[in-house]
Amino acid sequence: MRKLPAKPSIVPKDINIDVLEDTLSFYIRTINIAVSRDLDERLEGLDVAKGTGKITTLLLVDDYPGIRPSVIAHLILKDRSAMGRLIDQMEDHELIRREVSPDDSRAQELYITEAGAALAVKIREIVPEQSRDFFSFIPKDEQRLVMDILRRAYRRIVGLP
Amino acid sequence: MRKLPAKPSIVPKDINIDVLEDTLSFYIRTINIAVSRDLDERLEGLDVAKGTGKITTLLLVDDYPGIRPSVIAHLILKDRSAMGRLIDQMEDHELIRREVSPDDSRAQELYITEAGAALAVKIREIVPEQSRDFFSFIPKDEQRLVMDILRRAYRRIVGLP
DNA sequence: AAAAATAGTTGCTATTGTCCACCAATTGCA
DNA sequence: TGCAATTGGTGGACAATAGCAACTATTTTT
Repeated sequence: MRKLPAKPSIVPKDINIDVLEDTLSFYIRTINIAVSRDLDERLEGLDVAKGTGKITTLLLVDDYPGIRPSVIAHLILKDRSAMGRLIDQMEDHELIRREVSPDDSRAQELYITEAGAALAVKIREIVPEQSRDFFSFIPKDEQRLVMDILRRAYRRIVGLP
Repeated sequence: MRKLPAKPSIVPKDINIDVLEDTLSFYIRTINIAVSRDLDERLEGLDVAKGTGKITTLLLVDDYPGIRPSVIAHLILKDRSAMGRLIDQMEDHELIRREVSPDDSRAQELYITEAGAALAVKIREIVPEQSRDFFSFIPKDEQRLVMDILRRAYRRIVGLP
């Protein structure tokens, strides 16, 4: 674990961050940094740490055998080249494997490996737990509330119904 | 503006993202990508685009003349070296300027320049507006609700009261 | 007076993101 | 049918960031 406020207080007690105080994007952007760091620590050594996308990819491939890279790319907001490199990595780690689609030989189909499936099991435990822990000081009902709203935001962004 | 769902639908209509569906950190991390991109576009050419921290730094230096780099670093979750480089940039752009603190000659004090102050004026307009626009499909009251909760999260993370 | 802590700088490495051009396959259309 | 446009994926180049660790200089502690 990383200690967040290491010292009693490095910050003047009364600081005010101007208009950012009422700017949702500021909080999203800043909390993102903290939560991502914390997550990375929990995933240390797990082949799926660092950067967004590997976790989602792993779970999607596990749930939807034969899913296309470009579908995942869209859901994790990456372009095709970034997605390709991400798959390279995961293939190197033998978490997933590519096949050329029989339907459309431009396209690929992704499949989980044994190692990948095993990792997915762990991930399904660790990741939600990390989120719960990290935000544990927020009451459960408020967490749910925020999540319901942000879920709608996410689905809208990626064009899910 | 970047078109988000360029096509009618690249994604199968019924996809489900497994446990991430109920994982707050997933939404924070993913929405962060989208909102940050969108913000970058709005700030294009403004010396303060790309990456977290410049905006907060500019506003804080404007509001708290003489503020220390390490105080800001703490508030934007960067380490001192990252903060230093960020100040380098902003100094190159002549947005702020450093002085050695008379009290403690290890430390620095940051001051806004004219250009910096002018930019701060623009920023105070653009940034909150971008956030409102980006999340405009979320009803105002819900936005406020999420913000109040995330504000508490942020303050807790950085150790503000 | 020596040791420990603090503020900031510098260098290095690894990783990412972005952009662009490219190839192959498929689809649309005339 | 046949050509043009679109789509899925690859690869290269480049810039930007983050994360470390080591280092200097200056307080602060004891």
